[in-house]
Amino acid sequence: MAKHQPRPFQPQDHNHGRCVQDALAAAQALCADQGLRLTPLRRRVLELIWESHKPQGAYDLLERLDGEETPGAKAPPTIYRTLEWLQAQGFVHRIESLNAFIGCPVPDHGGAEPHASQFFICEACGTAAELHDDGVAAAIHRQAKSLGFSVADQTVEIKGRCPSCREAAR
Amino acid sequence: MAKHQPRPFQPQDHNHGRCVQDALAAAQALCADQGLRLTPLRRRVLELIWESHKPQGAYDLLERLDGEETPGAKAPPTIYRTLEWLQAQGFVHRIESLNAFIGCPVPDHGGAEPHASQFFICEACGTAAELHDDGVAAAIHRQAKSLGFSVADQTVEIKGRCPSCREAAR
DNA sequence: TTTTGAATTGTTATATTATAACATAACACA
DNA sequence: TGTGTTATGTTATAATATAACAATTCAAAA
Repeated sequence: MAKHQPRPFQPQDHNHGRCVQDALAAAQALCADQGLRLTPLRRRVLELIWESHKPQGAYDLLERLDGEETPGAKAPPTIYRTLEWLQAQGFVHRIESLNAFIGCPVPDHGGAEPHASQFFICEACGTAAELHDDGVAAAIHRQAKSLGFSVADQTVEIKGRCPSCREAAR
Repeated sequence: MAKHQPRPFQPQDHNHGRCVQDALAAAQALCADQGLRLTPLRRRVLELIWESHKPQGAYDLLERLDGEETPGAKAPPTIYRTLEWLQAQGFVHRIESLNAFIGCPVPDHGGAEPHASQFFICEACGTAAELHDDGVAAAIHRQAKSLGFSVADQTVEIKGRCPSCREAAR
């Protein structure tokens, strides 16, 4: 079966159900494969994150989680722990400059190690796109090498205007 | 007069007084030049930031500021406002992934517009180095262009081990 | 099947980071 | 010397995140 190809900055009217479906299916498959437990809570939080392509704050997610599902009001540790686990599996990423979280369209990208991503974030509509450009990563590694610095983790977050918002602004 | 050339990841025993002196002199010169007010508070905070090459948290700075100088205990807005101004002038940068602030060695780098920096941050000793590599910036712009995305601001923060700490680990 | 140890989730409290709103003081220039 | 602007002080609170311990659920051994 042909895989749905996630593309950055899709039109607003794209079939978003497809994005969600694919993300959940990928997570489910990966967990089954590796004996990880995608519990109802974890699944639900992943679903909430995927309700849009905009990074979501932990407390926003918590609020949406609360009042639904199981009875009690959820407390912050619930959401932070769940996000931590989702990040560890590579299902979501944290956007440092926004204190927010977004779903990863390619959780299985580079095997077990976290992949080097670049995030392009529209300041107008809030949408973020994850890219994996070898050129950027290579330029960074080149610099690191010349410094004698060994890279463990890259944070690359670019703010600006997405194509739709640029168009809308004209 | 030959300008002191700030270099990334200098040995621990470098003449750090020189770094501080240069940073303060540059700030002073820039302010004089542009009619900006480098008040005692602003000057002092810049000095505190430059006490090391490690990014500092706002509350750490506040605590150090407090108990010295003018009588009263300082409150958070004092430090945040001051940092905001220092950032606006390009005298300090914020490290998003650490919620911390570091002095800029080249505040006048690119005229008025903020320059595109890359930060290399040692997870062992906390030291951070600011670089300005056209290769990295170019790779990012290349990607942006292919997306139709217009870049307003770049956050590039690389975590890993600095040369000294790698050496020490052997 | 029952036990048992580990993983997950719940709960309470608190730490850390940051800003809003308004009062006072200092300064710059008419 | 006044007068508007910029800077700083102060109080309160918002927003983000974690520590510590209790209760529950789960899976696999006994």
